Amino acid sequence: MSQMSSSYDPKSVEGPIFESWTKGGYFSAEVVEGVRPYCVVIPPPNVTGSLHMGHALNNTIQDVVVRRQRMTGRPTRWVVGTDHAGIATQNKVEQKLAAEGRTRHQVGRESFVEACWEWRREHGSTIIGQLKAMGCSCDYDDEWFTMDPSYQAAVRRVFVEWYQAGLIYRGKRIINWCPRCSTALSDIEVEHEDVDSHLWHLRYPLKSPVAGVDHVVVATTRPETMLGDACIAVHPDDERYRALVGSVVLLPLMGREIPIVADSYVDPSFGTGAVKVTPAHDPNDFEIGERHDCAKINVMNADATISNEGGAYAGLDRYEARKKIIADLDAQGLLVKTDDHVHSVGHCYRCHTIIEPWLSDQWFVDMKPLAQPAIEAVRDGRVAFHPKRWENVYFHWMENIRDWCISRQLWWGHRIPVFHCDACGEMVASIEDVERCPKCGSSSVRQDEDVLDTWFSSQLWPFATLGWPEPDPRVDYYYPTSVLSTARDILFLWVARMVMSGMYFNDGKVPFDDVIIHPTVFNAEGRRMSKSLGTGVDPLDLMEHYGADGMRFGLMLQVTGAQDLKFSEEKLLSSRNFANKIWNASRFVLMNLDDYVPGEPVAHTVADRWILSRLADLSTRVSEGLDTYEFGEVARLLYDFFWNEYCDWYIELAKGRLHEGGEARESVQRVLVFVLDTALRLLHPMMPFVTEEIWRSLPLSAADKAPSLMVAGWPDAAALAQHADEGAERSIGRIIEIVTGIRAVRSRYKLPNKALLEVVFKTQGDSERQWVDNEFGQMAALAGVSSFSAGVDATKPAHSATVIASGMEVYVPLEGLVDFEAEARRLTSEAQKLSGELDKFNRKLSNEGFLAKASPDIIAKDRAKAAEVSEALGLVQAQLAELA
RNA sequence: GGGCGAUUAGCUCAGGGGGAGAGCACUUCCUUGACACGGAAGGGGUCGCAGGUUCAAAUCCUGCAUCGCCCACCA
Repeated sequence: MSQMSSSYDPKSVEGPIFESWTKGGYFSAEVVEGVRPYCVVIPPPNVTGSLHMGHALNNTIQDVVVRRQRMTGRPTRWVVGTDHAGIATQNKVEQKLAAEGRTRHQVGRESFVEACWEWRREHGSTIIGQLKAMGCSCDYDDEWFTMDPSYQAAVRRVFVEWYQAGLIYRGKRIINWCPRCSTALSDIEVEHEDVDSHLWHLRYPLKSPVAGVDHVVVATTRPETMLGDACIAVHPDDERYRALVGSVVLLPLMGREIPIVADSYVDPSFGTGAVKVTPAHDPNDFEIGERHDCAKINVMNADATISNEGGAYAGLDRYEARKKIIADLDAQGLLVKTDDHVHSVGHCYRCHTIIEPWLSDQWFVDMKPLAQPAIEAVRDGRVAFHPKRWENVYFHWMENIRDWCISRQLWWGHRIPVFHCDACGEMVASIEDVERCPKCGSSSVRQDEDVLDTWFSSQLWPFATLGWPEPDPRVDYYYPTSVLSTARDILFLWVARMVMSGMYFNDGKVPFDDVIIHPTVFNAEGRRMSKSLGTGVDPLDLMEHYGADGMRFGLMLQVTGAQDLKFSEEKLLSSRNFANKIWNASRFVLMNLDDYVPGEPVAHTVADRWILSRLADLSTRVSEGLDTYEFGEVARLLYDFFWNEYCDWYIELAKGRLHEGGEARESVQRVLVFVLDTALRLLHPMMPFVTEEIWRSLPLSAADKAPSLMVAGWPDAAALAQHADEGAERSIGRIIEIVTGIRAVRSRYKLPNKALLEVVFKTQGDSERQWVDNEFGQMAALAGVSSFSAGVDATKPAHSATVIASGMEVYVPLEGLVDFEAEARRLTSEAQKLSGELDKFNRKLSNEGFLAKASPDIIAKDRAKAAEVSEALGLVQAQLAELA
């Protein structure tokens, strides 16, 4: 705290503090033999990305757990880096070229890839800088990129091993094709959306009538695919069509003869019960086509225009072709009807273009054998999801897993390490580039043109970033990593695949013990935050307004077990104010330490015992809350303790003892410093900057000191537990009740703040009188009380208001200012409230079922409460009688 | 078609079988030597609806409604 300004200024603090962390080398960890490390790998943001709210939330969560673990003294490492993001990056670079009026095909593959690297060099570290601004304590000296040479080696190793194990194969299949990105996509990269469309009923004439029937009507949502129809399918048991099976239909517009086949896939209740089958353009039709040995006629080009197989429609865009085909069929009287129909249409997750199911040669991973051990790992708890319910989502997907299409027709990415021999047709997967065919020796060998799905490389992140497959001691030391925190939308794309590949390549060891699925951040209207829709909030702006700590703490306050988070900026405002509160409370403590000598805190007063007891409780609950990833709960605990207990009560009462000097001053200084020190440690993971800045100014004994709060010790809850003190908590609770009651009188009767009060306690026994004498005196100033007396036989002074707290009457003389009617009204409403409560208790306590079945301690508690309420009611009624 | 989540104060949300909570907003008072990004005192809720279990339900169970997600090869 170099300057003692009365408000915390994040901008002047964050830069220098971060720099000092970097200089101190606290972000890196050393291998310490025999000590289990803590390791987290960051979900690598896309190189094309800049920080959005999801990142802000996710990386705050990771930094909180990482900083906490680092403070416990474990070697702690947070691996950072970026993802090459195949499609996203390629799109960016293509856009750049387009602005210059060029296409990637014009510049060629080699130059295009070079342009991608160039793009990464220019923009790739933007997001890393933003993580630093947030205060994230990643190991920035060891930054990874999924296209690093060593990472490429890992990818090739994985591909080749899986290929050789028969888990990777090539096949001609219906895949999801994005005509704009011009690449295949995996099933989970397709986003389905309901679209208002039509179900067109088309009449297909029979070549020759059968049993008086001369046509069959089919229903379709994609009429343009009819150009590639290979047969008509009906259900074998469908009486309507039984006679037609085996006969031939003349495909309209194309004039092709196609058969009617029977296949049990067909649902007789849908549409007309007759399905046009287009094996090259629909996965189900593909299967039917296989069963009936039909031709697979591909009527579409890669850009979704109609191919040369499409006769007169060749060259038309798919939707123009649709219109024209409908019109032409209508003109020929073959359009029977057009029904409105809502159906689900797949869109590209990168560019939102409608995808086309398309027949092409692609590479696949056989997932079932990989999924089985990964299911078991979650089943038996080796990998635990938080919240637990996500396990079911994981199981459902894993148990129904389908093969993964991993080839992409892009240029930016890991090129598939398979070499084709043009001479003999041999195909070989190899870690090293292949110059000559190992089979025939020919040199006419070329590498496969396709690159791998970006997620193929991302799935290796937890071990490729530790140096695998090279023999690297870090793999043995840091793998498995400790926790993975991520958004739910990449549970399948990334998390599940990391478990599968991680186990496969690390002797069955899972890649992480815990998975945190954090809530998705939505805006105030409950809409997804999106830059393009302008519905987002920029974390950089938020840090500008609230400081990095304010943003972080404000986010932590909002993290609960829910699956959505409607972002509330007010929480950030509270958090900024909280940082300021911490700053000023600390400033107050430091201002009163000029004569301070560090030393152990010793509780001298009940207040000391109380705050230490509360601190012990806080410490336990914060550690437990972080262990179970209950960030919202932890943030609230810290906020309540620091503001409502330490500031509002302990510091306020400390003021008197500080002024008193001598031993009183020394003892309260010790406790003030000790509690502040511990609280700052507990707060540090969530608010690293402000806590570090203050902590460095604290005069601590050599044993407690460290070069940085980042590497200072995490409070030991077990050691602090010795301060637990129920008696002190009860006692201070009572005092708070009394002080608050007296303040309420002051407020109600508009007594000037400066008016010092002389109050009288009517106690119920000598021990209570003694308690008032001993304890209340220390806190009298908080109520503006200058003097007080207490006694069993105390009498109420004339013109005084009465406070009833904890079964005691406290009389506050008002010098004739009492508005008796107001006081009577107040007492009347108080009496009503109390008698209502009393009724409830009495009903409960006279219920035989309750007395027979409720646990004894509940009954005892309720009896005590009832007695208390009854007593208070009696006192209030006595007051009322007096006023009447 | 399956599954999941949400429904509590004006707003954002905690809580979770035994006297309804926080932050913000609101009302009144207070620039007192830590802090007006502050202090003090207040007002405000039949905890979505209907059943059920229980001595006791905002809390557990069942159904329903509304909103939102996810999965699924209904042409």
